[in-house]
Amino acid sequence: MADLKQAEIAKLAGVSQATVSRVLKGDPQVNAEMRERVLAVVQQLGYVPDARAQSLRSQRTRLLGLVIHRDPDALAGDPFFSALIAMIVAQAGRYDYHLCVDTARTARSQRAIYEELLRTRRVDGLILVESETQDRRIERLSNEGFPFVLIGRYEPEDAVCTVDNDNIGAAYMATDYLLRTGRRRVAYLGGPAGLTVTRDRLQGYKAALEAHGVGYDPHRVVFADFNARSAASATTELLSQSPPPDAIVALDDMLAIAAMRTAKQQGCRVPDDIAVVGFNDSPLCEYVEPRLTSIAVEIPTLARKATEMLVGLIEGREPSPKRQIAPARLVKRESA
Amino acid sequence: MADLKQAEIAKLAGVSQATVSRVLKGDPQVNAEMRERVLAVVQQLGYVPDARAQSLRSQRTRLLGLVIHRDPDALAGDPFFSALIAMIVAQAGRYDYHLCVDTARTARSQRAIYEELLRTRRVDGLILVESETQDRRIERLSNEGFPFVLIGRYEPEDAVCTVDNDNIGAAYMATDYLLRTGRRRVAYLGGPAGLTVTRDRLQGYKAALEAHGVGYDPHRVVFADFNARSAASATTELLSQSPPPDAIVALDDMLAIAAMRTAKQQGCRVPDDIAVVGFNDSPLCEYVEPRLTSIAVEIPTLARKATEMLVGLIEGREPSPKRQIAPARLVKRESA
DNA sequence: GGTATAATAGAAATCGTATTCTGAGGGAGC
DNA sequence: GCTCCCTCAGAATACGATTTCTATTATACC
Repeated sequence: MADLKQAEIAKLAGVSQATVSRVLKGDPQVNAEMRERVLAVVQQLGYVPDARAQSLRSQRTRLLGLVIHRDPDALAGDPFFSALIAMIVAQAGRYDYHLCVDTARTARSQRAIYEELLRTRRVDGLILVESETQDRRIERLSNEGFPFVLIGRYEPEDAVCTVDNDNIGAAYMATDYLLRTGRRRVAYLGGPAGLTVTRDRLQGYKAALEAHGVGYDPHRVVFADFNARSAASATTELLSQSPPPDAIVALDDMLAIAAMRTAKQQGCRVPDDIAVVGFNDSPLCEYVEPRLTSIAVEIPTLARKATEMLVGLIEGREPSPKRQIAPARLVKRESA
Repeated sequence: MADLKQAEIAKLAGVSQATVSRVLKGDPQVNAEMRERVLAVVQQLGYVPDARAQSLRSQRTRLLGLVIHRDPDALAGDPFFSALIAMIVAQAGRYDYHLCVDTARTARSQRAIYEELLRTRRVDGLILVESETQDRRIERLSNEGFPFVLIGRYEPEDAVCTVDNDNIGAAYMATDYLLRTGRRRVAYLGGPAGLTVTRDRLQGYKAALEAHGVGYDPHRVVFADFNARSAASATTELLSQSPPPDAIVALDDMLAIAAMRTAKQQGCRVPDDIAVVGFNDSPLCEYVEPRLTSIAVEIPTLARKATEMLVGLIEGREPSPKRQIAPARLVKRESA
């Protein structure tokens, strides 16, 4: 019942162990009658091959590593990551891979967690999220030829395989939509100023203003940390201007919700007095009042492309465009 | 530079391969001088043992499996899971284990994903989340003696190892708080009726009603799926009663937020006309208007206990209490 | 001095599967 | 009738580490 090996199946079926292996691998070189005989025994005993032995022999673990470069505490509670993880798991499954998740907690990140996973051959390839723009370890991985894909942007652009949201395009889309619908004083509520995503979206925001011939006013741009208090004070700062903005493009849904909340507390009606657009199209958007208009960043697409690319790399295919972009899409609801 | 094995280290250090292995395992039976010599070579070449070979030989992968029994789509965007995953990863790391995450997506759950992970020996043990109360597969795992821990409750209670939130106590706490603060018509907004967590919290809710001498009214109990529409219609059902409830205990923060939104749309003020309490104390609570009062469930504790227990099982220690409970705590904000 | 006992390191077996190598048997072709 | 080729399955090896077994040397004790 437990602990079967091919050798035992072989004995019971009256064939050699090699034949059992061949049958299970679907080797066409094996006679139909033998195949039947082996499969019958396999079926009956519920034999399943040992993944550890397969890994050693084939030099493949069929395991992908997902390394999230953020403290567990900061990661906790962020709906973006559960979506990303869920989608990558689902995608990896399509190629018969499993997913090993790790976070670069400080203690071990010093010891190069990448190495721990890859050099030990524990995983076949890595997906890295939220790494910093210039990361020594990434160069290293790249030099050693390990298969890995970055989620997020990296420079120079063709140095490594990356999959990214179209952040510039997405912010352009949000801003453009607000301007088209008659808003004139559109503000930008960013995340921490150092993040690539904050800067990319700011760029899209500016581009849309310019395309509409609206002057860029640096006072309409503020930055906040990822917590409610910081978001509220940044929003207050925006609202205290005169004239106050009549629309806000926020870096993510959490910030957008915080902004709506602050605006309403200060007597502004959403969307009548001020329109708000978020990012991520998280489930949350449907739950708040008014329902939040948001830019959907297609996490499934992100996950699919990253997984596809990584599996390709592992199996020796050089991806044609090393940089893939997941499109964004405006989901109109009630807040704008 | 790449692809080293012990044999090569051995040759360079002028010792046998067995000695290299012994040095790396910290075997005290090896002479200090040899140790030095081997370690020097290892250090210099940056040798790291192959985890696949170790797995096969030692019959241990040092990998824990986390199986979440929910569709990827439903899981996506739920902040509870990113927190849980992050914490388990962190805990597993303390014991030198890695974490393999899987979801029981329908297609494969039929094919018994548990088996795919355990019978193939891909992981050393499993943590199962949100399994249903009576799960055939769990009995099976139990009978075959596989190491696994359930997050959530299971009956009979001493049949399998479980770690659970104190769901009964938590719901009691929420309901008791509402009754103490003068609410009389407290309703319960559950998740899917089949889930253990839905039923446990219902039990705590009833117990609190009874303790306060308030009659249990089945009309005040409704169930919803984990999406905004279902939550809204369940809430509407509650509000349409006469007299309508003056408080709602919701199964999680998302449902609570949906309930608040629906109530406000129908002209009820929160918390004046109706109080709302959620579960999970997700970051979200701070962002909504009014800020959501919620029961915090100590995810880190849950993760720590589950991991501890599972690693114990794997290493052959029978856990003394098979059922562990993580305490809950009421976080008062503005909604109740 | 001879035997018993450690201490230590090398040789060899092992984990379970995949694959190469080898050989047996059976047509096909001349 | 012989060779050649082809099909197919068993034997043997490899994957890279761990561990048992074995052999060597040194020490101790009588």
